[in-house]
Amino acid sequence: MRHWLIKSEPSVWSWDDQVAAGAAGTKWDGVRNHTAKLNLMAMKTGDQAFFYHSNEGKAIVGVAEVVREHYPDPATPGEPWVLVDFKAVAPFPKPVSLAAVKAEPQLAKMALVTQMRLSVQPVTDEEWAFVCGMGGYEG
DNA sequence: GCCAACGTTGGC
DNA sequence: GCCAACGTTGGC
Repeated sequence: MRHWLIKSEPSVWSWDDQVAAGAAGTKWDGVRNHTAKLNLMAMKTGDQAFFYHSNEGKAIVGVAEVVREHYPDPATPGEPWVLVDFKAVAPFPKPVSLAAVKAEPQLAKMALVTQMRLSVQPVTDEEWAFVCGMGGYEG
């Protein structure tokens, strides 16, 4: 299984919204960046992703899981954009703030730090385990 | 094909 | 609200 990080502004789509979408999950839309799109296309059903609140919160607040692999975005016919469906798995007992991530030398190479603006990012196994530990989350 | 202008993201 | 980072657009 590979791991990822997906960003959303909570005023647009929050963790609570994702939880409310239930076990069937719902589409992750709005990606209009080719690097982020390639990451969406590499996701497999069952892959898990950190759910990060950008702008307000600025913290990893929970774990989501891919329930449907990439498919064309019906909002952009003829264009290459894709959607992936996610469901909420569990919240972090202790959200991990961006400041806390930046304060950890072990996480200095996380895309969250090095590619701040990328909205869909890969996360290494080591980073995943470390951040789960910080969040008090036991997968 | 280069690069300046412009728009967007997102931390501060 | 400001501005740095960075992706995209368009003139040449």
